[in-house]
Amino acid sequence: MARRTTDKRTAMLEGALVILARDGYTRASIDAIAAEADVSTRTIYNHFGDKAGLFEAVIEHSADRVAEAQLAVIDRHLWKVTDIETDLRDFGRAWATAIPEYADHFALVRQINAERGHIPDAAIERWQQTGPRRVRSALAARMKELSDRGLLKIDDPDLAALHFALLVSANDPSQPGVALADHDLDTMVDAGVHAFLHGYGG
Amino acid sequence: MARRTTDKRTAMLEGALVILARDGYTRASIDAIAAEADVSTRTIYNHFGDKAGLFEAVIEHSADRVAEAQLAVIDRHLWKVTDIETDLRDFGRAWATAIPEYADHFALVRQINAERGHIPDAAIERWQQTGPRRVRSALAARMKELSDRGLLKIDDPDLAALHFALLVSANDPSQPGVALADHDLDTMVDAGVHAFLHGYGG
DNA sequence: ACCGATGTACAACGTTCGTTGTAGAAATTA
DNA sequence: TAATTTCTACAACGAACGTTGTACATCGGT
Repeated sequence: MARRTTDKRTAMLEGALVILARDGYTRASIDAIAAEADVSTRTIYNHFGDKAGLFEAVIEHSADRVAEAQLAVIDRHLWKVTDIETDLRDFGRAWATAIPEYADHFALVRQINAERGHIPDAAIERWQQTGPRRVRSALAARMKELSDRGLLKIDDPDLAALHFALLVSANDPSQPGVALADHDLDTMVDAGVHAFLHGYGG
Repeated sequence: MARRTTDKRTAMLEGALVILARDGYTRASIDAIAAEADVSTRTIYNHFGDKAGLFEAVIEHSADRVAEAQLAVIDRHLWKVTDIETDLRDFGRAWATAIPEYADHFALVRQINAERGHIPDAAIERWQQTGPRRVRSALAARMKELSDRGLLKIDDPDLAALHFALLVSANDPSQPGVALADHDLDTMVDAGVHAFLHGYGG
């Protein structure tokens, strides 16, 4: 594949991500996406066939991108854990910081969750596999390690991974996708980690 | 207001909820909504002005409906708590059971979260106030009571309420809006309540 | 039984949008 | 430089949709 071809392709995928994340599948027009990507509409059709094909390609591309970043955060912070509380806090902060960093992606995820009934099952499955499921499995594996070493007490590692992710990014759901100030983010993560480790038992 | 008027109005609100929850704002056509509600399209415009007005009315109507149900669950289960673990489990099951019961509503919420940038702030604010915020406040107040009585140990009741709600309905996010079998739901709630009370500390 | 309000059927309008065909420009490769 | 692939500009289409006006039917209250 020539240099120009791949350049145009990523330009389309990234431009489409911006527009699709903001406007959703139905509202986003091919013209708007072409303008954002600085590309002719014809080129989009030549590359992706139709609008649905473009949507699916964008989903997979963005999911892969973000999954790699999250896997890197997992590897960097949970590779060598000594003090469970501080290390989990650091990991939680890195984890929660990455979310607003990929605001477009998570806006796209909200679009996917709204559009689910109108997206082919195969595409959903492909997305889950390259994105969320892969990340959650990796996190669960680390959780299991920590449990085996006696630093945590976990029955179901996959569920524990889900619980952790929920707790450390449990910001006010009235404003999803809005970045918190550093201080608020730290407070949220600290509270999440504390609840994860110690719960609210009296 | 005459009987016929209110009948037609609720028919429109409920029919619109079904279509909007399934198709989203842009994809849902007035014709489809009118057909679902067994009403002429003209009547919709006479009642709600335009499509946006209908959408906002549906949001508020559905949010109010579900909030009342959730408040009832809170009152019924957290009025008299003796054994914190069993009572929280019962409450969690009732809470999690109510969610698939109002599947349409929560599908609509997913649509709202996707459409947020295209909905007037005033409408979002109205929705948050009559729905989620009201429920979360009530739950937080109960949590604070339990904490004051020594049955829980809570610093931030509002955050604790959010954590509880997240944990007891933390089913596999790969299939949002899909009802779990009773057994799986119980397992999920039990694990959530356990994490809420005791955490995963080693 | 009558009257006013409310609902319906229908046609029409302007707009937006996905998609395709085509002819020519631009860049890549040989 | 020549050949081939890739991209662009542009026009055109058919379909779907929100919205409005209007004339007629229908129902609730008196």
